[in-house]
Amino acid sequence: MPRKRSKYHHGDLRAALIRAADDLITEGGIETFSLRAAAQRAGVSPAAPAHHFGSAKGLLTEVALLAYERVAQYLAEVGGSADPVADIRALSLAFVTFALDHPGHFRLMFRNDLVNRDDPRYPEIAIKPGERLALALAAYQGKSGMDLDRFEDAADIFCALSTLHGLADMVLAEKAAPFFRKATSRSFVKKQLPKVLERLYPRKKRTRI
Amino acid sequence: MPRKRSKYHHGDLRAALIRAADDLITEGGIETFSLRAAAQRAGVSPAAPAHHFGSAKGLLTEVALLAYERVAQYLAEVGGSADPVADIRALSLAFVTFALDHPGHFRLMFRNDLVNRDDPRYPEIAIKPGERLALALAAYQGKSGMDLDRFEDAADIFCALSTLHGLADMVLAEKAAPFFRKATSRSFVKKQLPKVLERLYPRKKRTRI
DNA sequence: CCCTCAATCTAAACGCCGTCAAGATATATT
DNA sequence: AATATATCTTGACGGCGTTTAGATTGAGGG
Repeated sequence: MPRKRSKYHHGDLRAALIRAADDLITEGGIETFSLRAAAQRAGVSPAAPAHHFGSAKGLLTEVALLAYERVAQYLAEVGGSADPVADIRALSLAFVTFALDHPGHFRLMFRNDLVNRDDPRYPEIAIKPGERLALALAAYQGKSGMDLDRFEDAADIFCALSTLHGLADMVLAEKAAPFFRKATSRSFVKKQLPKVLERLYPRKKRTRI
Repeated sequence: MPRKRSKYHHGDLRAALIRAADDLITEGGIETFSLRAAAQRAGVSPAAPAHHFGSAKGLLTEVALLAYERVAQYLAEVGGSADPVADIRALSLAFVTFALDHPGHFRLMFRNDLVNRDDPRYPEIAIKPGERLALALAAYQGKSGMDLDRFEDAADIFCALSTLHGLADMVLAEKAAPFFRKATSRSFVKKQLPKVLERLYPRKKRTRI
């Protein structure tokens, strides 16, 4: 459809605004985004988004939901091999890599002041990365699956996910520097993080302490 | 000193503004804070803070530095026993408890857009919680200390710190609910988290996978 | 085919925000 | 006492999200 077939009807403004917001966040993080900037990029007035999304939070919720799907894509591109150890490491690395590739989106996903957590689509989309990791963790632990009703399983998954989130968030916040000599966050993820993950998920059984 | 000895001289505006900002963040998180609100609470005009802190970032940097010291206080109140296992668990619990008690400050500490990371006081203050945890982790691992020049030590500390940060951030973001049946974040930290930490830092040696 | 009507977007305004420039005032210095 | 400096106010600017009223467009029913 045409980009603008008339002054008062964009054509597909809803999708255009989501794309504009997504691009803004990609380019400069959440602090670059503003509802007016997204509207301007879509070629409409500042008040136009309100009709489609209600508020800035509504638009950012769409962007966040897309971001969760993007995480799932990152995780879908690795793992699935016959080697559970390699799988869990690769998944972990992919998770942090997503954060490094899309820092604005990664941070947005944890900004409950900017994202509507009551959106009915949220629970099933947001849980998918956790489910993917749970399967890999079960295989790593030599189990056939995880049961969230078992406290031990839930605790292990939650801890593993928290560690990955923490690693990513620490790297993005430039909090890794005191512990590793590194130039950039990217070099850390490429060079040091794989070795860290080897230590976190060792191949050989070893006593824990 | 008097709260206001004259119209144009507050007396100790700098401290009053820091306190006002700290209180605002305590009451309603970072989204409640504004430079104008802090100024109003201190009883001065919106432009007054500029002279003492340059910008909102300058004021928030002071609040963030205070928050790091508060984390250190939380960590100082536990541990130090003859039981390394109990210590590392208690420290971990204290860390997450701080996040739950001061969610606004916890989040502020990771907002590099709001805090001046180039402040000369930052490195030595921000590293202290990590150092405290490093000692406890060394004891837990049966070592006398940690050497950040050893990659294995740096990796272990960074992972442990990332896990704690991740746990806290996940809890604050209400991301623990899918994994645990719980009413509030507070009840999770009180009831389930100690058991999670027992699993994370077991007393008996066991094979890791 | 036209006419009505609902959907869509604009224009203008409101009250916030952080920040800057200029001016007023109080304290410190000489 | 006179001057200088530090401190705070006033007023303004541009940007923000959002609201209200109005203009325009596309669609469906006679």
